[in-house]
Amino acid sequence: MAIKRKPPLHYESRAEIAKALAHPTRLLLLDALQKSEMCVCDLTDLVGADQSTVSKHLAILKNVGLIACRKEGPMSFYRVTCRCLDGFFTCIETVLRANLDAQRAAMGI
Amino acid sequence: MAIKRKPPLHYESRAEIAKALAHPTRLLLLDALQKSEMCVCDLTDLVGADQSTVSKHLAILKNVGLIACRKEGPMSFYRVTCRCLDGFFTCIETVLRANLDAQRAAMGI
DNA sequence: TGGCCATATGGCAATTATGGCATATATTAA
DNA sequence: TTAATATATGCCATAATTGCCATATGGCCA
Repeated sequence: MAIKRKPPLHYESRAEIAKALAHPTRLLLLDALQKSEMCVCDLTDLVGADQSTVSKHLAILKNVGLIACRKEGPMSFYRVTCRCLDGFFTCIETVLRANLDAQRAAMGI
Repeated sequence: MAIKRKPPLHYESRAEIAKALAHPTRLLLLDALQKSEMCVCDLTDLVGADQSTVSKHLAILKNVGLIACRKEGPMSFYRVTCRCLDGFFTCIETVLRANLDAQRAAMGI
């Protein structure tokens, strides 16, 4: 049975944000930007990828509203816009730790 | 400049979990499973996709430790393993709401 | 204006994700 | 054992993501 249908719209928009979070480089960027506002050049050094690559990752984060941008002369300074990211990271950490514990338990340690 | 290098391992494993969360169908599944344990057949009806598709989404969530599975006869019952998902969903909702507000403000309402 | 710097964007190839069909596996009932 | 049900997996075509190069854009200074 089970008629085929699309998931409700609010799951789509939620998934858009989760997708933006689902890349190691973007997690690194968010981590850095949570500490302080930074320009693309410094972020490029930090990440160690092509400047255009970093610029695109920043655009992805900006498009879902996780970060914002301020221009100063020829430079762009990015910053995190929401104070709720810790809740997200904490949840991830909790799951990772639980996985490690489960792994240890399975090995009988 | 900017030497090319890979992101640190902990960002990789964090991203794995975020990736599992980054799909509307999987968000729907988690939402349902947060309310109560459910079997694949009921989840298939709920999602409205092929049973194999649902089974694969469940496998993705299980592989990163977000859900677990209990077999009873020929059926598999899945459940959420961590209590921290609300923190994640709340953060997403916060960002979505901020986006709406910003959109309204931009239109001068 | 011309040249230089910082950033953004277009295009492309390679990789990865997705979803359904067909099929395999496992459990239970007749 | 055979049949039926529930779930998982292999396969494949399509779509989305990623990263780099080349290039465009915009600001600043001589």
